[in-house]
Amino acid sequence: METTYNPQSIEQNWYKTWEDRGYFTPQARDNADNYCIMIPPPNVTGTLHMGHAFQDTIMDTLTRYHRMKGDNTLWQAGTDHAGIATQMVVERQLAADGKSRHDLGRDKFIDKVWDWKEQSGGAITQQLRRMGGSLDWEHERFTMDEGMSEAVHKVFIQLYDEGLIYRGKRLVNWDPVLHTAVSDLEVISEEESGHLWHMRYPLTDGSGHLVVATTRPETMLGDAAVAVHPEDERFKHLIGSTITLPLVGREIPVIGDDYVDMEFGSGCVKITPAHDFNDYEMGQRHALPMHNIFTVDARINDECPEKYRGFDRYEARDMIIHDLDELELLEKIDDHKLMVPRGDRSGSVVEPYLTDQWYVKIAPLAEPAIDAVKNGDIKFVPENWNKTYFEWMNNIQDWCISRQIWWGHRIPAWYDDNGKVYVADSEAEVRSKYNLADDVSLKQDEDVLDTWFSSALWPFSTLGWPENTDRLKQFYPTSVLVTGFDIIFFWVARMIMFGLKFQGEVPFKEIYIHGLVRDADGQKMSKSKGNVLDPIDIIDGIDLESLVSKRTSGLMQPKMAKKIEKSTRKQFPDGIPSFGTDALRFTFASQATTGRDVVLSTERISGNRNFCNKIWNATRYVLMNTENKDNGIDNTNCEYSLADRWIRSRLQTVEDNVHRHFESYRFDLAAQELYSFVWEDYCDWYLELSKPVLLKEHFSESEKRGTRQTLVQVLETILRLNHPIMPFITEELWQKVAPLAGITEADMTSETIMSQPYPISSETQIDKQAEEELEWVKHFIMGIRSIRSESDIAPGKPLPVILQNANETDTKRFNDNEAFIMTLAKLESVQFIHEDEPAPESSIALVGEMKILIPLAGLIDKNAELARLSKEIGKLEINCEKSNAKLGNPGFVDKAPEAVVNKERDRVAEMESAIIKLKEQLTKISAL
RNA sequence: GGGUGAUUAGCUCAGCUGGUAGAGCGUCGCCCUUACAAGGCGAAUGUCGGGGGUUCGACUCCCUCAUCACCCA
Repeated sequence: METTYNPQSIEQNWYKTWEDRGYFTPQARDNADNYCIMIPPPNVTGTLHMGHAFQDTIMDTLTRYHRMKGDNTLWQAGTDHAGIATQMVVERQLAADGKSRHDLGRDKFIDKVWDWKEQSGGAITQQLRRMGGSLDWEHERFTMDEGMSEAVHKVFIQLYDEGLIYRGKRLVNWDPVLHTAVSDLEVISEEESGHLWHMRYPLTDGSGHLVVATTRPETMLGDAAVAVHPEDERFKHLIGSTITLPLVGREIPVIGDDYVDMEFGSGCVKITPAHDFNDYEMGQRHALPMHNIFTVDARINDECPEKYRGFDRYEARDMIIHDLDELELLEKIDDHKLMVPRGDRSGSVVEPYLTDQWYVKIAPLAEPAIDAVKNGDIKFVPENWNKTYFEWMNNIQDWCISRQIWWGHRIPAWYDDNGKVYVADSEAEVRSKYNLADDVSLKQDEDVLDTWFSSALWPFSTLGWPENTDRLKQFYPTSVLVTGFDIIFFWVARMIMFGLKFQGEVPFKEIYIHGLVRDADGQKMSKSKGNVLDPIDIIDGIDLESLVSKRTSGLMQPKMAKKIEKSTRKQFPDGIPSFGTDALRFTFASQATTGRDVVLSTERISGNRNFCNKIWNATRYVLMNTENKDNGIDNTNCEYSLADRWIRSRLQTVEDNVHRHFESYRFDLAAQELYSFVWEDYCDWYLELSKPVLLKEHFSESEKRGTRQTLVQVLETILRLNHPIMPFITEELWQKVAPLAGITEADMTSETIMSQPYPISSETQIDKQAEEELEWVKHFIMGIRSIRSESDIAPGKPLPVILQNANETDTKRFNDNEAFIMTLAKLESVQFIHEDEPAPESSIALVGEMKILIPLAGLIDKNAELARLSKEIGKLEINCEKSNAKLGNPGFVDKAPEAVVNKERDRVAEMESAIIKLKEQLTKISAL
């Protein structure tokens, strides 16, 4: 074996082996539980980001854990067609050749998208493999593949037939760049600086004017009314009169509506029902006409005064402001912060726009979905997220599912020449379903469905629905959904609604919500901020120049490049070294707390890479001592030392704890448990304790055998325990260790650690006495190490030691464990003396009542020792005082549980005894 | 404006149903001791955001204030 761990040389080979041998396919054991996780389908043409990597680590850890536990385990693989995002990419490619999708036409364009999918679609699944994800690739699905399309049609048609899908003319969020409606959730509103324009609207009767304030003056072309608060003393007498709209000449009413905020602006609001959601509502209430003023590009349309036609909304704004000013109708302009809605894909300002769209009537679907969480059929982990869920579900709006793009599931609806709509699977189906003659001309709806519509079916469509497949029967409902809180609304809620509707059962029993990955400064990672990290670059490493060019290429705002370059050079002056997948995964696991943020730093990953190296080298040590030796794997003729019994006993506790933590999704606690057990208990203590047994001649062959067996068996168990989090290194090492630990059957399960049983604790291995005794040994050793270090005695120098006031137990424990203590504390000699026997001037450590004395003679500075003692006494006295004060409080003694009071008393007794001994020592030494 | 969450060691975070505060990284000593310098041994560090309350006892429960973050309008 190499002396240092090198992830590069092991990871990819193992993955290939696993996949080639079909280990990711669910086992078909009878009597076993089924366990299934659906991967949240990533964008097929996208690449893996840190959020994916984090989420995939969690899913793979759960998957591997359950697979090892013996469940029939499926992690369903698949990708999403990401309608708008993918179409945009391909359109951008076309634009580079000076073409638009319309130049190609729908069919040719879609072919192009499929080409692009073929070309780039493998990237993300390859990256998932690099992460070690044990997904069932043999059954990989894509939201646009045939079966999935069938599922989408079936759902659409059924919902339509039941009246739960309808077509309506409504105000939608319109993306004027993409020429499509987008859902509320795809619109990001952020505060931006703008202005508040105060405009004078003259009353038709010439009696004066009203001042209206607006952030979007160009919409005045579509005004249908001016509203005031009905209680507003300033204006209420004007309700019912009319205004002549400047520049347009239209006469519009002044209406009263208590929606108007009297305090805001001038107290008068212009109402544009066709271009504002609130105004739309008000328009409905007052039966106002809708004046649409825009084209699909958000240019002024032909309904408006000729002067402005064809101009962009912002050009028109300037013109209108200018013209109003000329007419002295502009009262004032204030600076104003306002929320600007932008499409999350195009970044353009979204317009409320009146169009025909398809909607899902959501209320009847939402109700059972709310109940499912209320009654516990679905549990959020952490539980608090159900509040967010309820909050949204109780205020849910109908879902606009049509998109005016080409890439996606085309809506299975046809229109006749009169615009009457028919919904069925195909044109032929339409004709037979609706008894239409062959000569009725039909035209299919041009729109496609929101990508989330097909994603909402993911938990059952991937399993073969609408066919009633064995897989569907076996794995639906799935076990857990692992996802980020940012898509509870987009996806989670919709899966629940559609799952309940079409399967009659919840799609998953638990929803584990994880945090969002942030950079080392706690900033959200984004391409535009230039702080993204590619998980693969952390695994393989990347030099600074490549990282800089990666971060600064293809930016939406090229001017950011300089800033990004600077901060990147500062943060990663030497680039990023290769840490390997296992270290990255372990880091993610240890960061998977109940919090909302996961702050990632390379220091932390580096620490966990070191942890891998630790396991690697511990294995080297074990192999050096057990290869080609009789390790007692047949369990005969083994004698176990205290250390053997201790580490085995500790192992049982660790096994229980890790199970508990995995079951409760506390990957951080599981990782910590494993980390400290491996590093502290096994490596720092147990391996050191094994050395005297293996190296010293006076230990019998059966004692050596017992230790060799323990070394290798505990290590083998450690590897299995860690495998769900760190699949590669554990497999690599397990292959070497397992045969020595007695795992030799030539059956399938011995070929890979993946299908070995996950360790379970055994009552018979728990040995509380051994744990207690080893604690004593550790205290003994640590006492001496501490003196050594604080007195600047070289670690290698053997020390003579005197033990005073040892009781029977102390004496026996020392005698039984002499070899451990002599070796680990590096002692030269040990001498027992009675309490009243004279001892040379010494430095002192206490183990219970027993004093460990190290003679000062030439080794230890008297003053240093005095300082050390005073410090120690001072600490004890403070604590002792606190405890005494507690015991002096009658309320405490009377009311606290007896065990707590006794514990406090014991503590005081112990501290007082220690203080007395240390003070004696202090006077003794200072007298010298 | 409504909702959710956070505030604990220099940094990033744990701390379960209330009983003397923990980890990783970093810092400071001493050591290349025969698995590992990506290491060993030892050490330091916190009026647990402020204020109030409940309790014998509060990081933990309740109220309130402050600051920050996110979501929704």
